[in-house]
Formats: sequence, C-alpha cells, structure tokens
Amino acid sequence: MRLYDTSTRTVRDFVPLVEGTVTIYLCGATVQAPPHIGHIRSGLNFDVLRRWLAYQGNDVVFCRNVTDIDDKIISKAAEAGVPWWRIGYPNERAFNAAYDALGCLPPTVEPRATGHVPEMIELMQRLITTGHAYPSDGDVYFDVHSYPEYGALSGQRLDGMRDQGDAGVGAKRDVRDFALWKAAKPGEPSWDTPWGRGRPGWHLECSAMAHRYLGERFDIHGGGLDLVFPHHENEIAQSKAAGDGFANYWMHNAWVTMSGEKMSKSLGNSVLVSEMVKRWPPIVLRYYLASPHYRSMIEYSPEALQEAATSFGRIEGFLERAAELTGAVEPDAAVPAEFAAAMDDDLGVPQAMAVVHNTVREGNTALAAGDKDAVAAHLGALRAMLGVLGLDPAAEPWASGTGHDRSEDLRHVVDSLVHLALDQRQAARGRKDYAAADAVRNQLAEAGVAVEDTPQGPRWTLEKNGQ
RNA sequence: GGUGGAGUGGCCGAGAGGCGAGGCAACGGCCUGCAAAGCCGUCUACACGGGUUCAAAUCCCGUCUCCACCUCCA
Repeated sequence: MRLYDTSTRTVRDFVPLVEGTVTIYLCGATVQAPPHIGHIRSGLNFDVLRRWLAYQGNDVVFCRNVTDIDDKIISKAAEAGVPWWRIGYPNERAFNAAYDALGCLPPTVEPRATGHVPEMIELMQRLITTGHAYPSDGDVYFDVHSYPEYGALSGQRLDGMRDQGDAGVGAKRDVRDFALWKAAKPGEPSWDTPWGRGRPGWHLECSAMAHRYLGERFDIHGGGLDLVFPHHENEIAQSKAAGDGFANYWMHNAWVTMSGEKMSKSLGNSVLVSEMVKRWPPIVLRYYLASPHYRSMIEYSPEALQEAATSFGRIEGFLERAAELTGAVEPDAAVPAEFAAAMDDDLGVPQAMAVVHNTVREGNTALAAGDKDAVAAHLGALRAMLGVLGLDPAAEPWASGTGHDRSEDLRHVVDSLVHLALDQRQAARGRKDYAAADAVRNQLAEAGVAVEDTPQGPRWTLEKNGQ
C-alpha cells in the first residue's frame, strides 16, 4: 500500500514498524462545540483507512483523543457561568453520537487531555532538562530555536513566520516560542505542577497521549489539513526534542467547504451532523462524505447530497433485489483486485467506488437474465467492497439488531397486508382490467408503498422520502 | 510578506504523457398493459497564452481566478 505523507509531500510505500500491527493517532475533537459535517469527515476518512488496514490482516491500534480543555472551552464556561467540564462533556457526547451514527468503528482508546496531566508534566520535565523548554512566570514555553528542524512538516521557516498569537502571556524568549503550559488565571481550572498551578497548552496533550498509548514511535498520525501548522509542527518539535521518534507518516484530510469557504465553527457556516441525520439516512451521509478522495475538498451542497442519495439508492436497490433472488449471501473473503489496487493507491476511494458501481451494473444485468449464480457472485463481491468502506447496509452497524424486535414483526404484518392488495391487483391485471390494477397501485402509493413489477412478480418497498 | 492547494463536460467527481473512471441529469432505444426499476446507446471536458514531444487534460514557462495556512480550527 502507498500513502501520501505530508512530511515528505510524496506518495510512498507504507511499511508498518511492526509487521501485522498498525498504530494510528488521530487528532480528534476539541469539544467546545457540537460536530459539523467537516469534523465527521475526518473521522470517516480515517475510519476507512482503518478498515482497509484491518482488511489486509493488520491489528490496528487506533487512538483518537478528546481535547477537553482549551481557551474556548474556558471562555465559554466563564460566559455561561458553569464549570469547564459542563461545556466539554455534552459536546464530547455529541461527537460520539455523530461518529456512531455514521458508522465509525469506536477507537481502540479515546484518551482525554485532562486525564493525562502527569504524562504532560513528565514530558515538560524532559524538555526542560534537555534545554528545549523553559518555565517563565508559571508558564512553560518551548524554545523553537532549540529544535533546528522546526517548520519542516509545514515548510515554514522561522524568519518567514508571523508572531504567535499568545505573545504577551508571560515572558517568552522569542515570540514564536509556543506555550506547553499556561499559568492559571483567577477562576480558571488548574492542575498542580512543579512550576505552579496551571493548565495544558493546546499541543502538549497529543504528544503526551501518543507517547502513553502508542509508544515512542508509531506508524501514522492524522488530522485535518488545518492542523499541519502550528499544531502538528509543535507536536513534532515537542516529541522529537524529547527523544521520541514519533510518527512515521503524516496524513491530512481536506475539509468541507460551503460556498468555497472552509466550514468552521468560527465562521458560523457549519452544518451540524445532528441536523443532517434528521434529513438524510446516516448511511447516505457516509456515502456522500466518504466517497470523494480524502485529500480533495468537498464543496457542500444539498443538491450534491441528493445526488449521492440517488446514487447510493442504486446500490441499495441491487442489494435488496439480489438478496430476494438468492437469499442471504455472505461477503466474499477477498475484494476484487481492481478495488484493492485502487485502495492501495493512497486510498483511492473514488476509483474503488467506480468498481462498486460497475459491479452493481453487471449484477443488475445478471438479475435481468435471472442468472442466480452470477447474481450471488456479484452480491458477494459487492458486500465485501461495501464492508471495507463501511457502507454495507446488511452489516454492522446498519443492520437491524438481532432480528426479533417489534419492527421486524411489524414488517411481516405489513407484508401480508400489502400482499392482500397486490393479489387483488394481480387478479385485475389477469383479466386486463388495468384501471382497477392501477387504482390499487395508486392507493398503495398514497400509503407510502411503491410497487414494481419484476420477472419474479410484483415487489414492494417503502417510498423513499429523501428531499 | 512567507508556505501550500485548486480551476475537468449541464452538475458532482476521478485521472495525471497515447486506450473517454464512476455517478447525477438530459435525450434516444430495449423491456413493461402502463409505470417503476434495470439494461444499451448518445451528447457537451480538461481556466487562459506559449513551449517540449510522433503524441499533452497530464511535462515546462508565463498569465488569470479562487481557496487555505502562518491566530482557534477536522
């Protein structure tokens, strides 16, 4: 497999440090607001990466952090007059609900920043001892001049940089030095350290937690493109200056834009996941957000989403009709070679999706010919591919529970009732009384039941009510 | 000022020197009592100007437009 590595700006062969195991650290949410579809795109892109690595037989250790303390969380809490955790925790739940709704596998471990203060202190001590960091009035700063490679990931040079925004806080030796730790101001949440009470800077937690869970060196570090600088640059500086090998590959997903501009909390042009899942089936949202290449921007529009719904409906339609003919068919153990080649090439989901659609078309042809074996073959291949993408409606988490709940019972009842009507219609058709036959169909349509005639007889589905 | 990215047909969206990814929409046909679904076919492309090459959407040079990062950001 080949992956685009931001640090070398090339697509290069991916070789895990330990054969058969892949360690991934993904910068997750800063829980100061509920997630919009851009946040969840990131989770989705890395979920597909994970699934593909697992498909290839790797044991994937996936660490996705929660940054539950930062400037905005503190200021929002102060504004609302509540403790800091009353801002972060509900948002953390909203993020997890969104990840779950869109079918992201749960992370192997999901550490919170505030649960790792001892690790942060230890890291700072190492950096201070080796001369890479210095305490100053209760703050602790990283000395960017002490790390010659600073700026390598983002292609920035110290002399071309503007000042850091938090200049003026404490006494920095250089305005570009960044805060590892910030001294507590009155009323702010704080933790004890050898340098006084305070709280983490933004970047420190990721270095500390990656070290804690993945070790000194791990395979892939991911996040959104907007984290390259300064967040990831600073993580590298902290971790490598402290002696860690840190990440081997850096992967960054592009964002979701609206009217050409990046969707972001601060611009106020966010489309919340919680709103979207009310309007669209979550699996359709996943199809929409996960189909374009992860390094391409997605220009959000309701029209494009509708198109995705139609397109995915085509796939679903085949899955349903095929299963009606063949009965349950398990996914193939192996995915088609063309699909695998596309995925191996820096997660070429768009090309892989082309293979999916070609399989659907061929499957439909087999269906029309009544070729049961060919239909089953295409169904098995299709399910294997969709499984890797997290888009198989018959697999977890989309498949309905254990099968014996009320809605399952209800479906049998409805099926019987609809067939009562369909029998009437078939009888009318038999005597060429098409007015009567169409009347039945129209009545069913009004009740939300769509009827289609197939070579195997009439079939019914619930009317799709996407908009 | 520094550093990156993007401009593809009506639309979405891949590709990256020679064989027209895929989807949506449209049109024509097949199938159907009709419809739906499906299948087959058709149409409109690579921002602009130069250059390299037998061959350029793809490489080189220049131009324009848009976006992002350098401040919180997935």
